[in-house]
Amino acid sequence: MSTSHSDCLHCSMRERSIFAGLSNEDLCQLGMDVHDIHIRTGTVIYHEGDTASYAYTLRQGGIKLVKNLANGHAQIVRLLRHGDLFGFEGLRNDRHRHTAIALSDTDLCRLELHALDQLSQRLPAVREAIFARWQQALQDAEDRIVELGSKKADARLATFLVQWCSAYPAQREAPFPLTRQDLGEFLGLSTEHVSRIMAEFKRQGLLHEHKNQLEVRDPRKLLTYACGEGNAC
Amino acid sequence: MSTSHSDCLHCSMRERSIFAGLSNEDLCQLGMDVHDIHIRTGTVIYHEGDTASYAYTLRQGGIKLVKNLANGHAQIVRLLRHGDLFGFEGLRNDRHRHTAIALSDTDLCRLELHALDQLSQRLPAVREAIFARWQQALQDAEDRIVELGSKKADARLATFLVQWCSAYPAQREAPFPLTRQDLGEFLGLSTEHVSRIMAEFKRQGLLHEHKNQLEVRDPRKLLTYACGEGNAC
DNA sequence: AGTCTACTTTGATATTTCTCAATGCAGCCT
DNA sequence: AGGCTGCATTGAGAAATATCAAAGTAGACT
Repeated sequence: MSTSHSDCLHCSMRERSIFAGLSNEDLCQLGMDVHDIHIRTGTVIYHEGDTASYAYTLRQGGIKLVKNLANGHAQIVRLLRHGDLFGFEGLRNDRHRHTAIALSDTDLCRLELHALDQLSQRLPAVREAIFARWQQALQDAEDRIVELGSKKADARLATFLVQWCSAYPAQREAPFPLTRQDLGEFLGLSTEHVSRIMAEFKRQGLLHEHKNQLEVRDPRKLLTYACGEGNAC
Repeated sequence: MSTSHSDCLHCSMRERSIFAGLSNEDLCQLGMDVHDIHIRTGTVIYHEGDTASYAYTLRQGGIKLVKNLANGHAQIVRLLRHGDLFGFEGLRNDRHRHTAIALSDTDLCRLELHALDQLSQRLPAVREAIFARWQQALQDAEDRIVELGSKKADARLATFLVQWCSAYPAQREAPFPLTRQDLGEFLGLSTEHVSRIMAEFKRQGLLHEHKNQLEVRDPRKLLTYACGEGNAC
């Protein structure tokens, strides 16, 4: 893991981050240490239960937020993408609620939590930005409850793949960072079952995989899988 | 459905609501119409997709927030209890994300959304209270993702029953408002399967049911069901 | 090239869960 | 009492999913 002080003024994420809309002046006066962090695939950023001292913005790469159960199972609670804020568990929460693990080589931006807290009190724009992200996170979580609670394995997987690939449109460069096991832990399925369904999708020509590149060939048909016969969802 | 103007100053929910901590003066100047509403079991308060004009505080009774799928299934996204805020879908969201249905005869307090919005800008205490509720909702949603994604039917049901009954400690007066179908739609199971597991729990003496009264007889043993052999969770 | 290692695939079987159909039960109405 | 209605239960069989075990594959390292 390598670390260096960040130059927020020229950050490529600036307008996607929670500091979007701030003036250069405000940005210079953030009053906190902001660090760039580069980590490798598999690195654990923090553990569930750890005291939370930092929040992070995902600049490049992928992160999974995982909860481990007493029964040995692991559940991926959230997958993060470019621009997402994480590690910020709420105003009064001082412990991380998940374990955060890099899915690929990843660049982060690290913010001090207590400074961020003060900042959000001082600058309404920052507060609103954080609030908006929480709102989105809640909405996503509720959508996932619906997926897990009322769809079958193939439908869940189909929905996920279509959403994934529409979020990362046609970028051949980015290899698919999730293992079959990751997919299983995200969708509540066994690794083997995921593998079988993927194979079936490939057999039907809905999906193509080469090296680490995953390509959705027929999003429309995949979606009918996801929602029953011919329904939009 | 009956409606009347509310007397916030003497509201029994005052200190549990998002207006907790406000002075009498502030409370008088809310600057919005606040209505008490009484509704009967099964009443739909709003539909998914409706334009959101009001938020509600649940004062007495029970509410389920439901999403309906194209495939015919319904998923209960959230169960609300005494003191919960709902119908407030976020700062910029103008449509309800769920259908809200009364599980029993219920008293609500209805707030105008745009006024609430302004209020939260003016009064930090209100804003923080709303934020805190969102935070809790997100945490609950994530816990449910874990339940749905990595536990078996009997474990999910056991966890739910223990939590339910610890939230409503030993009040014989309140009948259990959920049908087997509700339980199924909440836990992602078929009605029949819920029924069978409940029967098994009763057979083992973990649970007792008489008329509408549901009693958890052995929370500890029920929890070992929920988490595998002897584990806390 | 050879060997490791981690990930994936496949098959066989066991378990879990759903579906369908029938019946039971209790409250409510007349 | 009789009948109606909505919910709960039970059983039997089918479908979905997990588990266990064995091979297959590809990349990383020497």
